[in-house]
Amino acid sequence: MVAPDERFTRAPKYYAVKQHLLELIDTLQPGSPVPTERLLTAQLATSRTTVRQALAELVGEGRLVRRQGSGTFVAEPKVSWPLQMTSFTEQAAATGHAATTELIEATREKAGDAVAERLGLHPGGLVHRIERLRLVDGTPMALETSHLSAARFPGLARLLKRGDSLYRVLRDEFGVEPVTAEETIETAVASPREAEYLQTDTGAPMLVLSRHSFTAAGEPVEWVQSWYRGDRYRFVTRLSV
Amino acid sequence: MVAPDERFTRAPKYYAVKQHLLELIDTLQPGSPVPTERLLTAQLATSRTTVRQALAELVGEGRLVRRQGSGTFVAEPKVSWPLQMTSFTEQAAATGHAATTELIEATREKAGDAVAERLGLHPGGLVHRIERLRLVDGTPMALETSHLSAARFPGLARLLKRGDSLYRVLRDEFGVEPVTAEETIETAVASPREAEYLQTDTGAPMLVLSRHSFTAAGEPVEWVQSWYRGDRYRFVTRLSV
DNA sequence: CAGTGGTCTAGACCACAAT
DNA sequence: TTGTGGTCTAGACCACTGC
Repeated sequence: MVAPDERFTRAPKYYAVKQHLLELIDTLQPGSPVPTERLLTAQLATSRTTVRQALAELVGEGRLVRRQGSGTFVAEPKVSWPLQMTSFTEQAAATGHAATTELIEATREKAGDAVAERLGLHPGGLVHRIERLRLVDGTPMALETSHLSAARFPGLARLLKRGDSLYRVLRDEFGVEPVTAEETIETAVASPREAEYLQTDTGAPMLVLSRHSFTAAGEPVEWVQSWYRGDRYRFVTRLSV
Repeated sequence: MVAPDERFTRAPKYYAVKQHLLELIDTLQPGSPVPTERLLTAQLATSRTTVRQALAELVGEGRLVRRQGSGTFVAEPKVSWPLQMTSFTEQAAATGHAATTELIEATREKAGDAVAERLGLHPGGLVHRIERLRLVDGTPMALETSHLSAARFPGLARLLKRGDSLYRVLRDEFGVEPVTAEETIETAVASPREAEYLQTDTGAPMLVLSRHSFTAAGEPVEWVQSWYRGDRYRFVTRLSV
């Protein structure tokens, strides 16, 4: 059989399913289960594919979480994260949370053209590539990849081995302090690798924050890209004229 | 028949299709067509559903655009949009673009609890609710919903009828100038209504910018939520210590 | 009109969690 | 073992585009 297509209906059927679920979610507490996919299929007289399309959007919006083998549940509300020049560790502490960092990889490699330009290096110059997982209260928050000039910060990788704050190492060991930055924020989609580190699904919507930071003298220090789960975090910033 | 499941393959099949398409996209110019869904299905020995899952992610990432009845094409690169206190009109002019605004709706209504609190009103106080479509060089960029106190800005709706800049009306008619703002940025999913105004698809990833602006005296002026297509725009901001 | 993407169905097998 | 979500298939009809 095929879609009923009620002739003058504009909204696709999965959207009606989604609205039905939104009403249900509003009556439930975070953590409560919603009906199983097969039950919704029967209740709403549709196919499982259609139900899953509606569920997928609600998961993407951070309204539901799926747990394979277990069920689908109402999600916790989003968490706000400030955009400031202060370090990750200080930011978390300021809001009363315990920040930790796991070093995933610290290597030296040849800079691609884009990275070389951002760091003011010749194409092919060596850079540190540092990949870290940021956790708040033990749950993964962001996956960060930093690039810094290898010539300017010799031995940096070794100094970071114990999960020290990058900004602290830069200040204490190299006397460098980034004071301004240009940030770009965009949406993206989680790859399997990112999804695994952040405990979410391939294809989940992400917020990608790219920071290009500079010293007071205007010298580029770092170029870092941080991937946040878009269903769990939102960014907050202050503007003035 | 069912998925082959090559036993030790971790990545889902649609992800391999996606990678295949990414390589193809890198060899093509924006605007070039990619193979049709049915052709990809045959070429990659899979089902159309699987091909469409891969295409959907690439569309969400802003790498491809679909045109019903026509085909699927390589997308234009994303456009950067600065986060500043200047008005939309000035921002566009500064980057050499022609900004226009369509007034969709301007009504007075009772404020919900959240809006009343943000504007410093008693619950149920009257507010202007102004919905506008922002266009740059004729293409829709953002769908904006502004809330302002009706008591403080009498007759505002009438003054905006000709598409004047809201900030100009506030300054010239009421002597009010917002100088600071708190902004939050998050991801969301387009509803059919938003999708129609922004000429995209229901379910497309969006960037939602909420701005809460204040006068120099710290009085709240406006609370506005702007929906941008996440596949087409990214936000840029400057930070300093 | 033929061909494109858009939606939906019914059903299969898989991986994982709870019992 | 049972039931959950995860992935995939094959095929249907629809809406729209362009010849």
